[in-house]
Amino acid sequence: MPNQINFEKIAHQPAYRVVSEKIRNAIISGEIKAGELLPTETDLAEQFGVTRSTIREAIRLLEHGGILGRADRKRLVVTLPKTDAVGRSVSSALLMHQVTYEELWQVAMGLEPLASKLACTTATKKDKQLLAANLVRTHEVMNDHDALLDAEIEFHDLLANATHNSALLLARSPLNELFYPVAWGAVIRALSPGERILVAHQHIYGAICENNPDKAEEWMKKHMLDFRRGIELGNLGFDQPVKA
Amino acid sequence: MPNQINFEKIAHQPAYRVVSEKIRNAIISGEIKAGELLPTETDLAEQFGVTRSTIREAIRLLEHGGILGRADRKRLVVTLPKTDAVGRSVSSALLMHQVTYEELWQVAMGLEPLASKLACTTATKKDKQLLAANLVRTHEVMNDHDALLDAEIEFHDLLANATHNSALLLARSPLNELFYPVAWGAVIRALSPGERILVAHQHIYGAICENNPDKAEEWMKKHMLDFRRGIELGNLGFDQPVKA
DNA sequence: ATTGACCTATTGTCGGACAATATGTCAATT
DNA sequence: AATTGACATATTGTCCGACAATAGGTCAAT
Repeated sequence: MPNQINFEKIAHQPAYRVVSEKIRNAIISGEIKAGELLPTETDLAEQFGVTRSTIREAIRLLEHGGILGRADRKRLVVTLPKTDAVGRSVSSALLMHQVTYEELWQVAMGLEPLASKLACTTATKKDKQLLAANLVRTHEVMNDHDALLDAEIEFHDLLANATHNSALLLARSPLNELFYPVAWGAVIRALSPGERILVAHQHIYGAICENNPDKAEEWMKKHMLDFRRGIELGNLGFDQPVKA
Repeated sequence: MPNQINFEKIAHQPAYRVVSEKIRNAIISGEIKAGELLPTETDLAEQFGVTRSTIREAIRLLEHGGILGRADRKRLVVTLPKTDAVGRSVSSALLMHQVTYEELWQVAMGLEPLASKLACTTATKKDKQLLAANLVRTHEVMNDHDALLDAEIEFHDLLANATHNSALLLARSPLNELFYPVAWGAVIRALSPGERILVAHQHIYGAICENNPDKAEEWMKKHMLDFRRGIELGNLGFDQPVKA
């Protein structure tokens, strides 16, 4: 049947979503600034002309994105979302899509050397101090698999933070959520590559202190290639879905 | 006052969060598979031994992450989260952090050439067809700013999809949410670079069809550099926060 | 094969209720 | 002065019960 008139389907958003959007807009437009308290649920309910239950559902919607947090465990407060606030959503999504080690590694190869390079010009003294402290700790726990993994994750996190690029931090969240904790964890348990990890980190740190972006980038690439070889040597199934 | 005994603060998660976690676990562990219907709210309330209101709040928490969707506008269904499901959270976070054009561009330089390269070996016939169709459309709307922007966004999206790498798709979401729609949109309105865009896209598409990863990567880098120059030429403030 | 009438299940929204807990105030104690 | 205790208040977390709107199914009528 050609030549029919087509009406666009009407939207009708439920009230809790409308309210949620309104609050979200008020927040990102700066009308309510980060750190300020949100009105109480009863107040909001009055202002919007809906019940408290509806308000609460709207709030839950935002809470998950990290732009609302709890000040003192009671009142809600507007917060600058930490980069790992979207973490849960991201990891759920990736796990359900059966992301493979290889896919995560590809992203890591795209972002981590970049982070290294950028950090050379953006790292503050404080950033460098934190990295230095991390190196010391890494050296100390070299043979404790769990602690070593923690230190490894922290190093890459500190490095990314040193770029002071929030877009990069967000893009990196799949790495923080799955690549390091799960994939790299498997390598560490299989191969105990503490020595190689520390050497790579030291060179990267050194390059940052010397303000040598190319060197920082190169050593991070080597570091990532090490990981890949680890997966292969350990026979861990580079093309297998990451689980847990 | 030294030497005090320090107890760790007790956790006490509210019920709606506990429920939300339980459902989430059931989903990512595969106990409930994507596409299946969730029990009705009343059923869930009975099973968990809480009220419907609590169940609803728990559901809202998950709904935002995209792992729950509406089948037919009534019943809830477990869904494979699309990569843009986290989009709202991501863009809120970036806007609140006052992300700059430059920061977004840096991420784009890290990910888009990578996507081009990868797509060469992973793109299916279907992917290539879609890209080809996009090129035709781009040619047609070359002088319509809005339509051109849409086509540009679609091209990069199709390209990323052609990698079939879900981690990359997620990492790219800041680009989809802000870099292209806002930043690139400004360039297009200022400079009308339709011709340059089309040429770059054509070369990238050609490289993919020839299965030439290096060429694909190089042309995407050129494409991104073009964008940077566009921002500078248009005097749009490369280091300014992206707004709206 | 479409339309219409009807019933049912389920969600969206409402309103009110109460317990637990932070917060604030003020007096009493040391 | 600083801590403690008693008390009132505000706010959240959770419960209960209710009802309108609507998507889905069934079945008869056209």
